[in-house]
Amino acid sequence: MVDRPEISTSEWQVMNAVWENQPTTASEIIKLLATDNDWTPATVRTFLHRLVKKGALSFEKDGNRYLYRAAITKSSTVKHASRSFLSSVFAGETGPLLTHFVKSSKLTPDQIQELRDLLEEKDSKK
Amino acid sequence: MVDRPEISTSEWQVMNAVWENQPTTASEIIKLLATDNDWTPATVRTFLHRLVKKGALSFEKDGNRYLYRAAITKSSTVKHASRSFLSSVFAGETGPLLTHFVKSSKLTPDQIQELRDLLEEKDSKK
DNA sequence: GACCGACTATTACATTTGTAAACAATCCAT
DNA sequence: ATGGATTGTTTACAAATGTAATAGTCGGTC
Repeated sequence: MVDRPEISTSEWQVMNAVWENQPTTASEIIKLLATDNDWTPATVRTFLHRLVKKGALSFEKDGNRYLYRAAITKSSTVKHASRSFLSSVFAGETGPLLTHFVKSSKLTPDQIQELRDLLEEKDSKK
Repeated sequence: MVDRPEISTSEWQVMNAVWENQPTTASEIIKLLATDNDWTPATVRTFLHRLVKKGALSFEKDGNRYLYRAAITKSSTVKHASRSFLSSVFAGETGPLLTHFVKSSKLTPDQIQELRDLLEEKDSKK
């Protein structure tokens, strides 16, 4: 995990499941992801294996199975992926990105308020 | 191009350059992208070729060369890529995505104002 | 009309990704 | 202790991606 590992879209699903349930087992992850995907157990195990090799997950033996844990934080990984996305799809311009997502999203009043507060704060200081 | 073609990150750079300059030629794109990348002309031509094959670009003969044009709109392509990104990295939740990008971005006062207006509008109607 | 140069088309090749089966190690129950 | 179930390891294989060299073609020049 020297260089930041690239996490593929399938792997993101696995990572998200691990982050929310760690420490967790392969069969737990398989169960969690079975609903949304058509992956066989073998496929999910491959992803887990690759993520370990990439240094994104670590594990610890627990009897005959593994307990998996994330080896990289969600926030740093999200940050990295977001930067890549921003740079390729929105040519690095956060403004258009935000406009796009605000326009295309349904937000709860609470979320709207939170964002407005954040923006106000940003506006005032500076 | 029946199914929406997946555009890779390298291809995004090419698409962005075409969208902003179409109709345009291979050598123009090569020149534009030479600054940011270490791609040889051959590499850029490969991307153009693949994008044509994917149905993302179209071309028209102009003497011994091609004039390239985008065959898919930027907005629909941005929309598609954004949906994928949102769904894998933010598990489909726009709120957290917006929070993330607002926090991590430098915005001009104008951009901040635009976003606040957008949010206000969204808040009122509904 | 032959040749050069620009441009496109074809071919190449390693790596990553998606998808999974086969094989091996291990644990539990009988 | 043994066999079946469970879990991890190795191998497989096609498609996509990054990166590029080479071969073929077309148009303009001498």
